[in-house]
Amino acid sequence: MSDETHAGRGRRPTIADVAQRAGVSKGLVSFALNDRPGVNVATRDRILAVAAEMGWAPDLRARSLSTNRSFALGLVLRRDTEIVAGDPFFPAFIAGVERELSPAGQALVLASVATGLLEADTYRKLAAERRVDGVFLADLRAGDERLALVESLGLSAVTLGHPDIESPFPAVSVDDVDGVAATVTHLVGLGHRTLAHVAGSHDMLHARRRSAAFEVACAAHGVEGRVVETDFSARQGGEATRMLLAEESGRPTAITYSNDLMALAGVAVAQRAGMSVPHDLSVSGFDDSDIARYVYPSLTSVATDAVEWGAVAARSLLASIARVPLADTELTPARLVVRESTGPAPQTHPRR
Amino acid sequence: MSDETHAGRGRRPTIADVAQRAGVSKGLVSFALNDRPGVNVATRDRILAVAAEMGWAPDLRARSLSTNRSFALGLVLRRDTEIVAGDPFFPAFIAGVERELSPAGQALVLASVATGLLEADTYRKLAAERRVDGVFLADLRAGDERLALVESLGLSAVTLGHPDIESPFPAVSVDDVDGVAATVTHLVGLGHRTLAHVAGSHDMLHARRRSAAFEVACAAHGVEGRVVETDFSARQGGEATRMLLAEESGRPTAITYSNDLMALAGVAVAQRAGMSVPHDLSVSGFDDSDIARYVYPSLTSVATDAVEWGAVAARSLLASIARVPLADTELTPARLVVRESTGPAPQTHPRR
DNA sequence: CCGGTTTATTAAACCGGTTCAGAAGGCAGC
DNA sequence: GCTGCCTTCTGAACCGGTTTAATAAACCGG
Repeated sequence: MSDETHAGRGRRPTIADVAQRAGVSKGLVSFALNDRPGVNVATRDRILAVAAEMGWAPDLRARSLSTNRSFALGLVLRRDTEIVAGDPFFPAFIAGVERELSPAGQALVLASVATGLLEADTYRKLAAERRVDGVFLADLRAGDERLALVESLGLSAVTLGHPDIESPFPAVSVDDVDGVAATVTHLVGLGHRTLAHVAGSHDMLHARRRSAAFEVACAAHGVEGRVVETDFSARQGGEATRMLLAEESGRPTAITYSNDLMALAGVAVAQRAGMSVPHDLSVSGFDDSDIARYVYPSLTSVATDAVEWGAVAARSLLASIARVPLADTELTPARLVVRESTGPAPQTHPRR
Repeated sequence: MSDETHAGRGRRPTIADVAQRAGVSKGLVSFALNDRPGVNVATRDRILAVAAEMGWAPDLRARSLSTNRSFALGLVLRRDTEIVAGDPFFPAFIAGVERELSPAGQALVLASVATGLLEADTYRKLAAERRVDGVFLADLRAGDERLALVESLGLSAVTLGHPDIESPFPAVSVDDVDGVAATVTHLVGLGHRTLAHVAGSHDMLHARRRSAAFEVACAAHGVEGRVVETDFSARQGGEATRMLLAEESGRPTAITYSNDLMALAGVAVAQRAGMSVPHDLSVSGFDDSDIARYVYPSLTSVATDAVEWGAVAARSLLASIARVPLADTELTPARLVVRESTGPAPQTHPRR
């Protein structure tokens, strides 16, 4: 006689059940729950008590439909799996986002897309289905088309870093120029005169800016500083290092990398070539991931607080969705953390 | 005269607009879209054409409300930020999940919770709000209370690995026993007679099983094999190594770690103590993260295909939600990847 | 004790889909 | 021509909330 589906014994209470039990109308329950003015305090308390007693919580689907909001924020990851996996940034960023979203009753919808072609479709789909109220725009690119796209889709957004074009969205940024400059200053102070920077893909603004900051800092100190572009992967970080160290003349005595993963691969390449870090070659990373502290030699790196970044970005996006006008936010700048992988420049020739 | 909010010019078309334009009723549009039987082929094509022309896509919120499904799956991460960040497993797993979910019109809702106390509440909230149709249960623990909780909440689920208790949910597992056994065999074959395993927290079943497999394998080979428990972090991986290497007698000549992060920290500790890897100490990791290939010495590790795991888990969960009865799935077992960090045992005493 | 304002509450419309009972039309068989 | 059965399509109810217009009750100064 009983139906075959009875998952979770008994139908869940709806707002109508609560209203009936409390002897009021549906509307009043709704008012009480969203504590609107114009509800008698005693009534309100009674309604809330009944709701709590019945274990009722508003169904998000119904709420979404009537309020035309999704109570969810989206993050689209475009990087290749390999690179996302090695990069500690996103997990930390997400943890920070979550810290804000969870108490605000919002959820994070994650979409990861392998090839760049589908990226726009992913945003379109998120918007068409009304799956999210806003999105985080990470890994900004030059003249990023996503800004116009996301705006035309009617989504709110916040950018991680400043776009290089006019943007309708608030930006939350961490200035990494100082960190890069500090690294160069640190290395020059150690006697290095020929530096190199292994950058991430110049399609990405932050990689580009780090490269530019590196070149500016080198020029300011009057030292040579060349840049090699990679895709951010350990593989290419290693290859770039191999290439740099193979130079007959003008071989760098210090290499800065745009992330820790590449820096570690760089250290490995140097060691494999018989060099000692930092004796023959100084190396510095970026992001200051946990592992940087625990390798040998421990890795000099530039630290950014990704968790905080996520939290602030989430707050900004929520405010933006709530139509609170918002200025751009600058977080505490990235700072250099000196460890063992950087040391005095070798005297004459890097190899004994 | 025009209102101040006109984000996305013009109201989006609803199913009623499509119906009117196609000269049919709402219901028929719905039927056509979900290609139900009983719709004239010509009519169906016309409806679809009109819908496409108007750029209409069903509003997920409305769909969710009427079908009582959320079209979203949840993943709750409980680990500390530090550990999640260093671990390549989740990003890869998520990429695999996404590969299946996206074409199926489903989304992934991510929740990360810092302290264990709130974990149950997170599942409860996900269920109470009807935010997701099912969840992935990762990092299973002994007698995991989440199984009963999630079932009582009426959610579907799939477990990553086999629980140690009766489970109402399908399991998708990768057997890592073979990989661990292969590692021990490999090391014993290299002449090692005193091994150690630096395990993750024994609260987690997979850490526990790897430890057990290690002990069984050592016993089978008649060699000594001790286990040290950690929390999976690089810090504790390093500390465990320090402790093991400080032993006066019975110091291991080979250490296997339950993840690559700890293994790297272990290598660093050994090198810092003046030992050479693999000359004085052999080291192996677990997960075969990208970086394992690119460090020096490159890291022997046990590889599991996390992307595939995610994809299969997602498929299973979707099937489970669709009430398709499902057997447990075993993926291709973890396999040992031998690299430079393991070598012949030192002759007499591990140090020179 | 009355008109007017404020406060508390209700009933009903609405959000945008899905679903179901039944109507309309076409066709076969008797 | 009537009955019965498909196939195709419509209209309305429904999912569970929010929101608004209308109403009832209380208050208040004169």
